[in-house]
Amino acid sequence: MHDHHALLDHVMKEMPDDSTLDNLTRLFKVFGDRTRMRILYALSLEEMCVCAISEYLKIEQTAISHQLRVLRESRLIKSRREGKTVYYSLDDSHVHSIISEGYEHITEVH
Amino acid sequence: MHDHHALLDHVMKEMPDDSTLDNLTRLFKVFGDRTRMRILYALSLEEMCVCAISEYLKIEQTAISHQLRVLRESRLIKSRREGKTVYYSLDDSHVHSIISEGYEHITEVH
DNA sequence: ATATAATATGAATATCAATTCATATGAACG
DNA sequence: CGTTCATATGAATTGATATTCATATTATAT
Repeated sequence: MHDHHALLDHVMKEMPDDSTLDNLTRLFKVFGDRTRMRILYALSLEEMCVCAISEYLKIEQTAISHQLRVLRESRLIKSRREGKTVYYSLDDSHVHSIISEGYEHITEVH
Repeated sequence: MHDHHALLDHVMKEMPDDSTLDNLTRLFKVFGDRTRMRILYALSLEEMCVCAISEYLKIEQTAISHQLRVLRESRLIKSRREGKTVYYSLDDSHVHSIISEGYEHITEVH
């Protein structure tokens, strides 16, 4: 293996700490699932209750509930209860901007 | 289950098509891995060869190579060969902006 | 109090993706 | 041309995570 002293010194100094990188990774992992991405996109258009999401995406209610918990724990969505129904909506402006940046990347012509 | 006609009509009209959503998901999945996130961050600081990345992250060369391929296929990094050595660097300005948006989210106080 | 509707949750299963292992390729050099 | 170094790749294994299944919770209505 050849030498990389100078290079690695610089990188080591500038890299964020492990916990920051892990938090970043955890966040993007949440966007990296087909079901969650669809839920997020739908909620960016309308506040929706669990069974509306389930009906629209044609995915079982319990699978949706599990994913809503993941999204809630990442503080990307929030819920409010109205009687038996629980309504979900986006809880963060970054959802829009993160998705838009991603969208720009995938639609870029090369 | 109660009724959601009007709501779902609107969501259906505005949602991007399946392939767009799948491409978005695929992209964010790439950011959602500890090893790849570290590689991307390091490459955002310096152009690096495979063995420098491997040495720095203390991860076997072959695992790094596999992940570099994933990153290349997502058009997030590019490579150039110089003799036996292959140097990698970022291939897209969106890497910076996507990571920054994520960073803002995780550092936000609630 | 019981029944029903909407949602949530724990555990088991199924699916998918990262790492490892073995080996191949490509380049420089004697 | 054989050896060494840097990197890449296919297949096997391991590890992680999404979905399903069974069931619990919460609220409303009769």
